[in-house]
Amino acid sequence: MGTTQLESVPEPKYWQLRTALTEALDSEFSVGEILPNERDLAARFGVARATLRQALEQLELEGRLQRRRGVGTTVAPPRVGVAVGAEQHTWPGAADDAWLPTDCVLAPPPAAVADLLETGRDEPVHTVRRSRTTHLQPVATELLYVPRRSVPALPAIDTPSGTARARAVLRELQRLPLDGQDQSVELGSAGAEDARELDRLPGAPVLLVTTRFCTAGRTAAVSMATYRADTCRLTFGAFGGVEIHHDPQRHAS
Amino acid sequence: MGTTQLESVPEPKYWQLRTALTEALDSEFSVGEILPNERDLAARFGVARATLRQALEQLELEGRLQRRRGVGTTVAPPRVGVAVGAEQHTWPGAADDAWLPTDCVLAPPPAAVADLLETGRDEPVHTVRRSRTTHLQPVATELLYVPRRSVPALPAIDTPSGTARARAVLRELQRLPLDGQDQSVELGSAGAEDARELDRLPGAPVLLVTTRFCTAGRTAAVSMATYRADTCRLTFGAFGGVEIHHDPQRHAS
DNA sequence: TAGTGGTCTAGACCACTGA
DNA sequence: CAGTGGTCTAGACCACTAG
Repeated sequence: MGTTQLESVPEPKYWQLRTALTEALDSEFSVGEILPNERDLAARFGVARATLRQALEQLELEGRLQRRRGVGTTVAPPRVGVAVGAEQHTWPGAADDAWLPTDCVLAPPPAAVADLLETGRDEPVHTVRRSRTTHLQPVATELLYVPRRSVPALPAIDTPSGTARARAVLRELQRLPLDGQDQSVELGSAGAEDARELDRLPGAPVLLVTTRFCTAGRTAAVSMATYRADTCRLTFGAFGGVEIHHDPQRHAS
Repeated sequence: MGTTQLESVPEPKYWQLRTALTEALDSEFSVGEILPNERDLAARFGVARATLRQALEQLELEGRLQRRRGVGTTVAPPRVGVAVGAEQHTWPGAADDAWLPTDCVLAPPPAAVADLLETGRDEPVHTVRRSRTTHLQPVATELLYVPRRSVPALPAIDTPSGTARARAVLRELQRLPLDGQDQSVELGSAGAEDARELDRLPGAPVLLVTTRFCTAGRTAAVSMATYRADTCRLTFGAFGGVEIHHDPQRHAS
């Protein structure tokens, strides 16, 4: 026949379910609406609850659904675009940036960061914690590692830890010339701490953004930011706030 | 006591498992090594296979493990850095780029792309398919949408579809001045088609990179690329080939 | 053909939310 | 408190790979 060839390897049920639900979401539901509960949905589709959940997990990963324990499953709004790499590079903590510093300690960074900073593996560096929210929702947490040499004016241990010290480190950073920056993005999963701050469960998928700030040919600071993968679309360049509405799952059929 | 407070909400088993396995991977296994099979591992840890699999899925997501049906579970090499956004923007198809054009058709793009291109929703555009490999492994597939106005010299339908036409479109693109580009990255899941090309199962996590190429204030082309999230670290700027070895799961304990 | 990971089931219990 | 999603189990069968 002219139709598609007989599937010798039929698609798994959870995948068919995902497709069916995607179409239902596109046509019959609007943002914020509450779906029937998992047990009902499973019964309606004639599958086990675990199978249905596999499909829901996919859709949550794709940012189509939002599930909250004790509440229910709702249709998620389109992902928000969050700017992570501008055409014009700036130091973290610049006047207009979207981050809120919450804490700062002086401690040895992870080995990988120490290598990037070219500091000794046990050498303590300023570690600034920041968080970022959009539309009242937490979208990212960050650890910013600043070696002592980048902020020489800062007294070593006199300033108390905490928000005040975080601000002081960021303020000192602005004095340095910024030669350039480079970034990398990869998929990770939220640890217990980040998960709590991002209002997710441990293991939730996150986008890990590593930024290296360079001055005078050396790495002056390293930022490791953790963005909620379900709700965020990271933008680089002028894209900025532009809304794109495309299905993050391509070639559905 | 001075220790951590009693966990009124103990961590889930799969999470403890993940931690235990992570440590084992760090200390007792080397890249490429084969792990015991799932049934044995589950028995060894005294959990159901499904629970163990939940932990393995996490680790695969984080790029620590590689699982292949009929073969087994092996320790994955560190993620490869793939450059997706250079400091100096270039058109796709530039002499040195990492992509291999495979096909080209003239067809109406998805609505979202049509909006970006400012073409009518039913207006056909050149749609170039390309794929990208690193170290002999497929890492990404791409659909590049080029409106007719961007490559006016190209005969509309005379050139046959296929690789030759793809190359012709790319060649014509180079003639345009490139004013700038912007990109966005988000998490998605591989459709059946992409999954096959990327050698993954349907639903596998992918990083969706949307690039808009601008010339004369308009969008001259749009690229939608799908990268394997398990094996890739996307790099922007000079990071390029630099290897970073950090745990994509932060704050483990 | 033996052994692997992938899918699916039917059930249980738990943690959390909100009325 | 009832109802939700989150975790976990013990089992079955399937699809795939390699010897």
